[in-house]
Amino acid sequence: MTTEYSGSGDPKRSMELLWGMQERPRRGPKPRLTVPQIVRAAIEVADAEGLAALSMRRVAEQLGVGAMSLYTYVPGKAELLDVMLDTVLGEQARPEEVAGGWRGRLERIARENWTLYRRHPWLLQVAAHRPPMGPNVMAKYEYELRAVDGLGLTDVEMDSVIALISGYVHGAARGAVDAAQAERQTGMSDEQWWAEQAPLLEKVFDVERYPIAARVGAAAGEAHNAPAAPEHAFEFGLRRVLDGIDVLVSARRDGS
Amino acid sequence: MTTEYSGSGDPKRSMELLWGMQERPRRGPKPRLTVPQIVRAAIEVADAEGLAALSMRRVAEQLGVGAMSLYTYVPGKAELLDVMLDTVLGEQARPEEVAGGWRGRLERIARENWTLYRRHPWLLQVAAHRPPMGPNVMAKYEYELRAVDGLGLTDVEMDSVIALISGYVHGAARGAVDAAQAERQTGMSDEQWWAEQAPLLEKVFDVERYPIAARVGAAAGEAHNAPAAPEHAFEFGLRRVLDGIDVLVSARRDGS
DNA sequence: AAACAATAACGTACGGTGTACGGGATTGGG
DNA sequence: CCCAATCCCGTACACCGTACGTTATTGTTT
Repeated sequence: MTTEYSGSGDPKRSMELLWGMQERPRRGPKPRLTVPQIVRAAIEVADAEGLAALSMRRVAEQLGVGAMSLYTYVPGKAELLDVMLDTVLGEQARPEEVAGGWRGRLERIARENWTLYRRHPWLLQVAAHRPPMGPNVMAKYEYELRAVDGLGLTDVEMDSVIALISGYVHGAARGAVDAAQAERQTGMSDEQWWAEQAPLLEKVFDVERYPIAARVGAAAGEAHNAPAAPEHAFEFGLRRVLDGIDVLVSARRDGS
Repeated sequence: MTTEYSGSGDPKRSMELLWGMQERPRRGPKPRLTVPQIVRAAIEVADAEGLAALSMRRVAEQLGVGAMSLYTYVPGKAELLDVMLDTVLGEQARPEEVAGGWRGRLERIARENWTLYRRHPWLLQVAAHRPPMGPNVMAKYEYELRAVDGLGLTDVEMDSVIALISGYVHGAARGAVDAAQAERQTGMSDEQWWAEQAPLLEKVFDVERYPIAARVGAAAGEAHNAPAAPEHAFEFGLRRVLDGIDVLVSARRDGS
């Protein structure tokens, strides 16, 4: 059980934080902390213990201050999450030259997003709609659009293709992260878990009623025990999605 | 801000609930409630007010009983969610005959899942890995596999294709639901929201630095204002994904 | 140097969460 | 009739985000 936040606190306050629009006050005691420090601590907590464990008290503890001190620097938890989001997007590499044309570029983008979700699983739980328009959110959007510019797609199609890739990676990463968290939380591998379920399942599972599920489930279950199973699933789906985009791009290239 | 649950409480207790393995007790006062009643009330609350608002106290209130009374029927909130999940899957139509071959069947599955997510947005927030093996979860898996059986795919490929479709629909639905919730919570349409952001954005947005984002963002923003924008995005992506699967199926049919 | 204004730090408190525990009310069986 | 079994649920605990108000610290002004 974890907590989710739809990002986006007060947009005005978030923007001020994201673009550093605060002049250093002239009077009063020296600040003991900085916003980036708090954001870094919060990201550490979320990475290590999940979004559910990310509380203001926990972040404050991490920094050795009282919980309420954080409110001196940050309007609230929602705005903190906005800045966390933009900050981790800043970690992504965005190389200008990638081999393999548009397909190579989209592949690269997908992989970069994949590793980002693996590194910061809590990203899967913060809503992506109307994101805080921080510098890194913008840079990311521009970079991804550049991958499909000049292919003969309409502007709306370009946006749709990017959304498709992002959506696919999001879904695939969610599967992988869910699997990893289930394993960590229960302390059981999938194999062990299914073995434990077997006696219960046998009581209710009717092989004649679910013949394909029985056959495929067994095969898939075995495949999922492989160490790199989520990566394989990701690669499989990515190939299909890119093939599908290829059909569109080729059509736009040949015909109108 | 909403709360997420990784489903899956104690699997043994969940299975007992899902398959009705409790013999009616002979002594004691007549139960005022039933498990299906509680589940229905919980689904109503989650549908109407979101997963964040789904609390045991809230469900109890809905039913006109004390909060702790629910624990007579259900071991805890996690198990309740397991049953909620299986229950809503039971609402899905699963017609045997669908026109259009495997592609028609997959399309149908995707649309059915899409409407399910739209009807019960909280489904997007409950983890899908190691789901409670209720009757409807099983029926759904069997049904979806049947759509791609006998196409020359390996068992693992069949599972991967189903996972790809499900993952895609999940991502697309998430986008649509996020958009709808943002609109409902803020009371502002996307258009109004962007209009409100404009003065802030102009201060920091450098058109020369983000030329493509400026152009495409404007076009996409306009398209997103259309009433059925999320459906269009869903249809666009679905076509690409199915095209990609087509490439695989055709290869398996011709070659090996 | 002293006084003042502004800022930082943070203790306390409120209403919310899931649920452990235990007591009171109700019912059927012996 | 009595008692065991069962339902109902009030109270309590440890968490959460954060409003509010007090105290400590600092730079500027007198």
